[in-house]
Amino acid sequence: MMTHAINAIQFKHGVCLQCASRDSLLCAGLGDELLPHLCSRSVQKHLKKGETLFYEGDAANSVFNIKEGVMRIVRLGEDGRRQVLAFLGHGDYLGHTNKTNFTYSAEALTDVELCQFQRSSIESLSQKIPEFDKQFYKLTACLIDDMTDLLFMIGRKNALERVASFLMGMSDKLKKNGSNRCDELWLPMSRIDIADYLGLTLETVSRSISRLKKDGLINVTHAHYITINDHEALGALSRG
Amino acid sequence: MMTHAINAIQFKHGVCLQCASRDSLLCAGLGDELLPHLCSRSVQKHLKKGETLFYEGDAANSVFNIKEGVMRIVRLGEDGRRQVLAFLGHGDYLGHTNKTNFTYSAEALTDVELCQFQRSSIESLSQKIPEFDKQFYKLTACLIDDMTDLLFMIGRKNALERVASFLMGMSDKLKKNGSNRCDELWLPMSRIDIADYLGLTLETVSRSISRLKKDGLINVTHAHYITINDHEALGALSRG
DNA sequence: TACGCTATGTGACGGTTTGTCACGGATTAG
DNA sequence: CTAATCCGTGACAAACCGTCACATAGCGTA
Repeated sequence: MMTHAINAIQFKHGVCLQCASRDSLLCAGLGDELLPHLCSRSVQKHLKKGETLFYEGDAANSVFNIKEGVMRIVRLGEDGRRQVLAFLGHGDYLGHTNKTNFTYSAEALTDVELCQFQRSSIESLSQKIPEFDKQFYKLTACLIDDMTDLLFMIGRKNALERVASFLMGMSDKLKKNGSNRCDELWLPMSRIDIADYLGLTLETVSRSISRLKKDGLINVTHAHYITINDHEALGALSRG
Repeated sequence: MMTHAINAIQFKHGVCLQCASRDSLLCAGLGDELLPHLCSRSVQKHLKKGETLFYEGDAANSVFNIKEGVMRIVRLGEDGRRQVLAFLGHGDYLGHTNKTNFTYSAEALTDVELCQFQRSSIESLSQKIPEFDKQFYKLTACLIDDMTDLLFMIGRKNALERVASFLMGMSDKLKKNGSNRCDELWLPMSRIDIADYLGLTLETVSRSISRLKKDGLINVTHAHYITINDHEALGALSRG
């Protein structure tokens, strides 16, 4: 019985040691010897493309680390208005809220791998893992920084600038994750998703992309594959 | 020398014990016996109305607890576009970022009292104060919740709904702070500030307020003092 | 491979909602 | 008391985006 339990933890520990996200998320900065503390509190989850992790209104008892894949975070208005709050992927943290129920849903745009933690265990993990604090500070701070950018974008930029900002944001994310091909973008989300993220309609998004293509700032090899030709100019446009 | 230092801490501890924000912010949930750990790491700050706590671009080495007064958090675009990211007051937490420099400025709309902490000490405070985790989780979560609401508002609501949401938000804040007169609002910010918060112009804000008054949802006793007559209806309008 | 469905690009058009400009009155600060 | 700032409101327009429509491309499935 006892050995069984220990083996289980060791197995999970092995999973964590070899995890593609070993150096990001909550586990980053933890020495290998501390990793079991986190592992033993996590549940590995797998979502198929299109599946929903949780719905708006569900009890908010868990938080998640996204290891692989892309998720769409959505809030719906009573009359059907829809706002995509974020696209989250490798290295992102999801579910942090003070409310008892989620005010948004989380859906998989691709197959997704994630770690699930009980909220209660996260709230007190630093006591067992001293190094945890810093990483937790960083993750929440990144979230807040991203939302700050998005607020400024939606509040004060026009359609073309918003689309440019969106593309730059996708590029920045690649760079952050260490890619050296940060101008070759894969957009797993639909035009409607992009529109609802930027506070526009899909037609306006489509036209803005066409406009950027016509002006030579980007190439559209495929609706979901875009390359940035002029990183500088796109950045300048995105800043207004 | 030694006694001097101890007295200083004891004095500060006294300040913290009697603080109006003793039951909110980072100190909430801490027993009186743990309070000195926080106190010894904090610097009390006082700002006069109109003063700036920090500017966009300043080194982000501190975070702040706002004990009293109201602050305006602002991001400026290169061409002068302005987005107010938040109005913060009693019980709010300010300065949480992963960047090395602030991407917004913080200005006092009224006289303000706050506690300043070194970011580095916050990042590792749980190791000394176990109860700190939960409170920190809560503060960052509230921030994220508020920004989520604001995103939905700016992305998907029209002018009248935004102004209604803004007023409801001010009312909710009063309620959260335990006021039983949560329909009597004091708005220390100017119409331009409100406009830049909601992604509108001041004229549109002014007209929306007049419209709400005409429709009997609110009373405007003074430009900066508004009472909500029909809490239900205003809430419904704010939700779309 | 063929079929059907969904997603995307694009045109034309409209119009609603805001922004812009202007000015008088109110409020505040010094 | 005075100047400066803030606020409310009217008239106007017009930009910018949304709506509607349809053709095409892409994708999944059988």
